[in-house]
Amino acid sequence: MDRIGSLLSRLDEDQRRAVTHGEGPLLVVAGAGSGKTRVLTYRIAWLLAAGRVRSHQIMAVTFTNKAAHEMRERVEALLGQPLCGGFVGTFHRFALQLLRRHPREAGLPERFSIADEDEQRKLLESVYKRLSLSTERLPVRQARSRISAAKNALQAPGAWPGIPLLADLYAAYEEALRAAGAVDFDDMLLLSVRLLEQHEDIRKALASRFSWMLVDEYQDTNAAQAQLLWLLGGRHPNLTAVGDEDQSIYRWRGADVANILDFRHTYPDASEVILGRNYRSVEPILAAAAGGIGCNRRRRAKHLTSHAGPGDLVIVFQAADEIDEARFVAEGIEQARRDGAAGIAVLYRTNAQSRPFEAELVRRAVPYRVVGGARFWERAEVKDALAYLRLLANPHDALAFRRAVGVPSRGIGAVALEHVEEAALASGLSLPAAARTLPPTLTSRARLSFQGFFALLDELVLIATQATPEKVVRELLERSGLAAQYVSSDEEDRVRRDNQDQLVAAAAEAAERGLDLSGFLDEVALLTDADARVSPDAVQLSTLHAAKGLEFDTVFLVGMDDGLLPLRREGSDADDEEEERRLAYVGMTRARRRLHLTCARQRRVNGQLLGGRPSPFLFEVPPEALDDRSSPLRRSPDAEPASSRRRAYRGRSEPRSPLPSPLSSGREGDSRSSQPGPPRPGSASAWRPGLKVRHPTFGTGVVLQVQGGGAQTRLVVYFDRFGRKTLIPALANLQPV
DNA sequence: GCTTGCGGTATTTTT
DNA sequence: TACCGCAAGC
Repeated sequence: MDRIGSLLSRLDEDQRRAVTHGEGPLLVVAGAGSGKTRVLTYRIAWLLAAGRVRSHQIMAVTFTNKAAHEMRERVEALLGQPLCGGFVGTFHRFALQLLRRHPREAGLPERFSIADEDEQRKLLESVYKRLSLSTERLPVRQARSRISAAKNALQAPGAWPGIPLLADLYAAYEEALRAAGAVDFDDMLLLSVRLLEQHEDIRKALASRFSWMLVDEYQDTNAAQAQLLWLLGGRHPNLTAVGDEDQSIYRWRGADVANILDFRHTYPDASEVILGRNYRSVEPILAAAAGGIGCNRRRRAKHLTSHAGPGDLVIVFQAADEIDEARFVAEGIEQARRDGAAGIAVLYRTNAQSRPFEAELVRRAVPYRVVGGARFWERAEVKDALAYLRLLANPHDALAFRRAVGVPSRGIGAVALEHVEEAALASGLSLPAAARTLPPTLTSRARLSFQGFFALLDELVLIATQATPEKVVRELLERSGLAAQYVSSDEEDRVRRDNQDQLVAAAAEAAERGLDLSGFLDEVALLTDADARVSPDAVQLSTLHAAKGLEFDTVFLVGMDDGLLPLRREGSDADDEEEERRLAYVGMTRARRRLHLTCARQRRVNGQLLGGRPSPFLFEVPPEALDDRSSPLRRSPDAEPASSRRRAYRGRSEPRSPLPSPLSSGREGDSRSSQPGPPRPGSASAWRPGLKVRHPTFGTGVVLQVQGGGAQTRLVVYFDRFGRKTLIPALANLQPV
């Protein structure tokens, strides 16, 4: 009882209410910095300590492996003992375990592999070819994400409303995927749902086993995940869902805010606790964040009160360009380091934005870490080796076979593989099995190559049965010739060798934890870069997405340019804009003590010059929370006077509706209408991709690209009726619409 | 049949 | 700016 008492004494009133909730569904709406993780971990600890629940009954689900590890650690620390039985992990891990346990019932082979995104694309490409479809109507990438979205929404190929092309693609892709002996990422959830729907015995067994479910980041659940929970818990589940619709940033991956907004509709007897005290950010930061997110409409009207005390204003800075921005940020970082800030982060919308900051930090010898930059598990040399491993674990893995057989190059090319493919189709064998039969259509050279390859594989299989995983990987690298590919002393090869060594180490480490080969591979497939450990004194460079759930003393939210932070591409709609605003909100609320918001007057994005207008989100921040540091000294020569820029921030926000309520919907209109008048010919910054324009001859169109700057600016415009044209706005009479 | 070089195109976010 | 696909040489 002492333990319980001391647990509860560390909580505020609302937190305590959530933690000590009894049976039945509970929704905890946890605003940023309100102690969400604390509630979740304390609740688990409380349920166990109070003797209400046994640990093997608990299923705690998070979105990242890292969050899962943390949760487990924290609960164990609270309890003072390890958490046994039960499940703590991601949705995908849960689903994969389920499928591994019941492959036949899920309609899968005993051993199946997991296709990554690359492989999905390759598979789709082959499907395109087989159906003799052109990628012009639908690029492969798009098709992939449409299919992914369908799966996350639990739609079967046949159920596709009225788009035969996609439905065919989807169906053929499924066929190819299964023929390759693989499932993709989305299948884990989809097939698990189907499995539970079709096998009542399995569903019942699971449901009674995991009778206490806790879900973190509930706002990011998609239809498949929600359905999974529903199947396990039924109408009156002991389900604790914790989330915040304001931090829902995975719509593009199928996440549906409706899951959290309509929670009480799904579970009518659900209790609801709103955690409204923010313990993280000082007042101006919270005010800035609240001002922005208040403009969203799809949310509960709620507000966070600051319990972190007063603090410095939010610093705003408009740089001349991205180099200048990086310089400003680096100076700020050095200052923060001198001040002893615990945790500094630079957050941006897209990965590509990290470069200038890296360059500047390298120059100043400031240690930093890029999250999600060069992803270890996506490196070619790592994937090559993994392909071999996959073949050892699953000899019928067609995708791994395709990859492995070609590296290092053995004289087996597209043609030879095509012959094998035909043989496989004719015989019903898997691709690797068909290759083993050495189809007569192969040239004798190819035949020899295949023989050599399979001899190698057999050797390795033999080793795998007797040696440690570490040894297997090492032998594999040596005997296959993968290691020999990178022997030179240049940096590139050195890095690749290094990565291969790291893979050996990873295998050894997995073995220590008792994982076998296929367990290791599963883990690798589920692993992401976000799971890497954080070194505390290094500055963290990260996308906004990857920063969710973290906090830092000092945060630089950079690239707040119109079109970049509300990232706008063709087809972006109002819901997308709201999601972008949530991203900005997530970024701002990562900061404990100091927040900096920066934008640039011009910016090179992919070698192209972009934009020039500050993000509309900057104008949504209450001016009294801001401290504009844009210095006249830093301005490029053609910049407007500082005073007018200052007015741009302060003045622009004045005509805002005084209503603080989310109902003041004039907002979007506001940000649009606050655009400056027609772009002047020659002012590069006024033109940006996505801008709708009218030309006296070509009619209306949309700007695709902005090239060059000043009077040399050229625009690539796509006209509705005339297609793609390159124009010089200084000469062409082009008007924004 | 494989490697090399060129030109065109494209990038949001990730379990 | 970086990658990929495609075409021509070996």
